[in-house]
Amino acid sequence: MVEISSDVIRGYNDTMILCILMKGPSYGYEISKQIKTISEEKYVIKETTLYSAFTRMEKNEFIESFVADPGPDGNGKKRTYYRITEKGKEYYREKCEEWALTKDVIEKFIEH
Amino acid sequence: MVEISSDVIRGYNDTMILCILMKGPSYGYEISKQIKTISEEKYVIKETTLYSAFTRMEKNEFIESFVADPGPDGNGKKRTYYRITEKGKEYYREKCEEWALTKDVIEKFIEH
DNA sequence: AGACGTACTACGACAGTCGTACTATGTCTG
DNA sequence: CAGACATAGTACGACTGTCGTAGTACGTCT
Repeated sequence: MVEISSDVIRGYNDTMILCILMKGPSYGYEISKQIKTISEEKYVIKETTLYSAFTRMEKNEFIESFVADPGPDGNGKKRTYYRITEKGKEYYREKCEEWALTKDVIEKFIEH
Repeated sequence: MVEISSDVIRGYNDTMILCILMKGPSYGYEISKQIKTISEEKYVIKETTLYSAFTRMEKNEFIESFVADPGPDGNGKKRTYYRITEKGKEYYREKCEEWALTKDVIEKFIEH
């Protein structure tokens, strides 16, 4: 079975995370499960990759963090939630535009 | 104007090079010009990226090198040509399959 | 003679990902 | 009530591919 290599997805881990945060704040563990679900189990982000993306994106002001107790339905421990900023939304939209271009370029080199 | 970031294309530089070598042996300078042309000037591979890809892929036995004089029409110096191996062709085809999968995954996270 | 195109090579820096390991609480099951 | 499993992370060092910068050297054109 064909596996997705990290070097390919590399430029889009941040975009995936931001995509999920576009729908509302979330936290690490939940985001990783969502990425798995949305990708139909085809891609699982590594924990270390995920959390280092948070650090990087918070530094870049694409996201903001806040600590909160688990929700009313919530089980588990306290979590660090992340919220996308305006700057983050803009970055996400740029990445979506870039994707269209990138896709076109790569496809010219792919055997169909 | 939207620029393609290297982190995105990263996993596909090797594939692009191999794509060109699928049509027959070629050498660095020529390959870089072809990538530019095929991508309709949208992507230009950096020299250092290109030549380090050659080293890596030769080590992995995806390509073989041989030195030759410029062709009959040829101008310029002696060149190091590269030829794709069977292993390289297989790798190229795998990458093409992987691409289909990767594209599908990423598009689930892209705003259309 | 000098500029420009061709065809590279060398080297060190950097960023993002990954492997491994560890912590710690909550919940479920026998 | 003990142990397994899920939740929710943190720490740290290694690795790989890309990039910036610089330099070499030959050929061709004006």
